[in-house]
Amino acid sequence: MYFKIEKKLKGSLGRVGILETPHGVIETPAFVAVGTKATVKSLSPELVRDAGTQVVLGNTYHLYLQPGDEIVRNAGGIGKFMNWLGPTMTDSGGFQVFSLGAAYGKDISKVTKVTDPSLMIPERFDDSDAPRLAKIGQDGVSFKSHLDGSIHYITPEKSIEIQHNLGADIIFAFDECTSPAEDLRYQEEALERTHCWAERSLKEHKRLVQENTLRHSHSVLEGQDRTGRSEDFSGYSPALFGIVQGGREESLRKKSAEFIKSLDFDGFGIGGSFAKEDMSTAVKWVNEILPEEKPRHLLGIGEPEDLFMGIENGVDLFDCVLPTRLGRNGTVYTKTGKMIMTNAKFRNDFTPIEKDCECYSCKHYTRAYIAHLFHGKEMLAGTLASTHNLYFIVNLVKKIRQSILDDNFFEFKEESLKNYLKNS
RNA sequence: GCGUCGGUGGUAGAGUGGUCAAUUACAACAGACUGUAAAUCUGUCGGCCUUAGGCCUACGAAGGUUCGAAUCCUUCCCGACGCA
Repeated sequence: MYFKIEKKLKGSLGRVGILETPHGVIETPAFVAVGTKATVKSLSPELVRDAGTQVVLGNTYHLYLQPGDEIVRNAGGIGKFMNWLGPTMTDSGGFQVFSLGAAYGKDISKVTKVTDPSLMIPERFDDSDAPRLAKIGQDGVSFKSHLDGSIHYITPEKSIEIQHNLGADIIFAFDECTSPAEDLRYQEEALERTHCWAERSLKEHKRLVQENTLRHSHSVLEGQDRTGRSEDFSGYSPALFGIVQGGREESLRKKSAEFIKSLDFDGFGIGGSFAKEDMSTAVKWVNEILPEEKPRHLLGIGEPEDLFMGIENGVDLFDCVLPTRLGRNGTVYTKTGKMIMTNAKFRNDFTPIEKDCECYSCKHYTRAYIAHLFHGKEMLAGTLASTHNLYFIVNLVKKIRQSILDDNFFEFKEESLKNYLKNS
């Protein structure tokens, strides 16, 4: 992997860059489509590509459980398996420590609504019996499969091994995404663990890369790969991103950025569950510390206003489930805010979702038709809405990128957000 | 014509003397969703008053029994089935 900054955004941490991977170039900042189970839900790779997507992110935990990372490896890696020819990434399963752990069955999400974090009562004192599918142990995390109840113990080494089998171009260190409801003492403890896991992830990664390199030189000497696998993994050497955590606490965020920076990662992820208004400060604290020449990925974030914020604060990559989840659930993005397609007013509206939108859905279908599909619970509904949403977000990031190149980022930001947020 | 069973809110369908403005499902309407346990979830869903609560109109129609009726009785109307 090779990363180059092409232009910086004056007066901020923002930049435009090029990220080269074995499967192609990513022009950054870029929005990464989430394809957890080696599929961007409801979309064919052609639709994903035509939406302008440059890179797809799969998930270690999900693919390990089903179909199993060995199968993905035998298929020739996640990209080949799912017929996505471009760059790929995999998340480490660290987010599932949160979503299946502290957040399981609770009203806590990636971005919390609570304005005053002091109102968030640390729950760990009275909910020790609360059901969780993920429990943190000494060495790693035990997951109870939501598919069949079986128990799986994921360590940093295991996560990296799985990710090497999945074969993406960029992989992530195993981390613990903490709940914002945890107290400071726990945040410190969790951060220590994430840092320790970062070192172990890196160590295992280097070991596997070395192993692959050795195998590669052997197979070159012998003329061919004799493993019988459909794809030759020898020489496979993905980029590994370390993940910065630290919650909303400035000292912890900075400490984490300093520590992760000190390790030999190829790039960085910024993780955590935030209160919305804490996000920009946290990102800024971190990116002021992280080395400029390496790419940064803001994990799981992707509302339009977040994208402007992140890019201005030096984020190069974003991924988020919202375009596809909102789409499947009937909400679409527009320049003037979100629209719920099942609303009665669209039943007889024969205009496209957005009249000047160039996406496949807007070029061929009306609001009335898409509303009809949703009311009729037809599969195409989610596909058409997701197609539009992915196009909308991917292209928003592309336009932001262009605005930096054109020296009008701040004008573009102000104009866009004024229109987007005016109805909310 | 006789007999049997049945007619409940937009629909289907519970309830069979008070705890019933009426379980539930669907539909309808509105909302939520940020490294995907998610094609999911939540709320409203007779009318009126500002929520707690209160008032009114309601279980085919009209009478009646009862302190009290969607629930019991009578007649009528409608439907299904059986026998003529």
